[in-house]
Amino acid sequence: MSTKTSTDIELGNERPLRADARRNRERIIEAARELFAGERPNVQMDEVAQRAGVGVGTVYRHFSDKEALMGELVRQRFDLFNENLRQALADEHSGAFAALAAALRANLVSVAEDAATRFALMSGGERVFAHAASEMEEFMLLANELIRRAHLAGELRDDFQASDIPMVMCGICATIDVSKPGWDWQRHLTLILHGMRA
Amino acid sequence: MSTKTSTDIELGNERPLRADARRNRERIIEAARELFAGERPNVQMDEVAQRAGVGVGTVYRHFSDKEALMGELVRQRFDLFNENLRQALADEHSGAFAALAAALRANLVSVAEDAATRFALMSGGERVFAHAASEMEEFMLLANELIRRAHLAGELRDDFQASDIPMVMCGICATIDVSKPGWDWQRHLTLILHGMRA
DNA sequence: CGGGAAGCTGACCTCCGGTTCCGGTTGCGT
DNA sequence: ACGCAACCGGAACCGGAGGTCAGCTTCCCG
Repeated sequence: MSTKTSTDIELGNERPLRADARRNRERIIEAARELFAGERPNVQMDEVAQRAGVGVGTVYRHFSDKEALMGELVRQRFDLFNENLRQALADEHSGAFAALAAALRANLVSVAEDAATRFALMSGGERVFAHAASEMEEFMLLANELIRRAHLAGELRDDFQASDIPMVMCGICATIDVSKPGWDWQRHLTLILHGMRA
Repeated sequence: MSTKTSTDIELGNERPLRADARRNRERIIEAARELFAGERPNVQMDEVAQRAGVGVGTVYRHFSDKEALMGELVRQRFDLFNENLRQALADEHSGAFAALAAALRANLVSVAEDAATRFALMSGGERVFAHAASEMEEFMLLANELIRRAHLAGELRDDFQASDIPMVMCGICATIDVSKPGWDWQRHLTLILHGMRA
C-alpha cells in the first residue's frame, strides 16, 4: 500500500513539514474523514476546522480548496480499494468470479462510510479525481486483471468491461446516499453481481 | 392518464386561473422541462423565468418555491411512468418478465431526459415527492402487479420486491448524470435486468 | 367601457458557505 | 538563547442562488 501522505503542492519536493504543521495536517484529514462518514452529506470547511481544533485558515494552508481536501480523502480511499483488489488477486482458493465479487463488495463496504468518495464518484468531479489520478490508474489496472481472469474462466458476462466497475459502484453509491426505508444497497449489489455472471 | 394540471395551492379549489395566468403557468413548466432536459444540472429560477419570457416573481406566483416547481415536473413524469407500466400490463404477447423489463427500460429512457426527476430520485427529496404522492402511490401499485405476475411465471428472482424498482432506477440515474466516457446506462440496465432473472 | 381584482415585473434582500488576509505565535537551525 | 521563516487563527469578505415586495399592467365582469 503506497502511503504517500502527499503534500498539497507536490513537485520539486521541499523540506519536510514542521512538526506542528504535520500534526495539524493529520488532524484535519482525520476530522474530515470522520465528518464525511456521518449522515449529513454537506460537510463544510468550518466544521472540519473546528473538529480538527484548528482555524479555517490552517485548513486552507494545507489544502488549496475544498476539492483538494476531498481529493486527499478520495486518494486514500482508492488506496484501500487497490488493497482490496490486490488481496482478491492474491486469493488462491476462490474462483476468479468470486474474487472479483469479493473485491467489489469490500470496496462498497468501504465507500459506504465515506461520503466524500461517494460524492466524487457520483458527481464525476474531475477536479477531485485529479488528486487521485495515479491511484485511479492503478485501480483500473488491477480491475482489468481481475476481469481478464474471470473472463478466461468463462464466469463473467462477455460484454462486461473494466469501466463497468466504477459505473456500477457509482450506481450503488446513489442507493447508499438515499437509503430510503426498504432500500438496501447490499441487495442492489447482489442483483448486479448476479447479472454479471456469464 | 390523469392530466390534473394541479394548481399550486390546491384545496378548496378556487375559480379557474385567468387566461394569461394559465398561459404563463404552462410556459413556465415548459421552460423548466426544457432546461432540466439540458446537460447543465443546476437550473436556476431566473433562467426558468427568462426562458419562459416572464419575471421571476411570476414563477413564484405559480410555485411557492423551487421544490414545488420541480415537484410538478416530477408529478408529470410519474404520470408517464404509470402510462408505461399500464401499457406493459396490457401487453398480451410478451411474457411477464419481458413486460416488466420493457416498462423499466421505457421509464429510464424517459427519465434520461429529465434531470429534475433524476434529482428527486437521487436526493430522496421528500419535499419534492410530496407533490407527486398520489402518482407515486399508483406507481407502486402498478409495479407490484407487474412483479407479482413475473414471480408467478417463475421468471423473476424470488427476493425481488417492488421497492427495488425505484432503487434500481435511482442507481441508473446516477450513471446517467455522470456519463463518463465508457459508461453507458443502457449496459448498466441490461446488467441489472439480467440479474433480476430467476 | 370603467373599476377593481388578479397578475406581472425585476430590483433588491438574505442567507450561506467557501475563501482570504494579516497580526500574532511557534518550531527549529545556529 | 536568538531570530526568522513557517505556521496559525478567525473575523471579514465575497459571490451566487433562492426568495420578496411595492408599484405598475392586464384581464374580465357588470
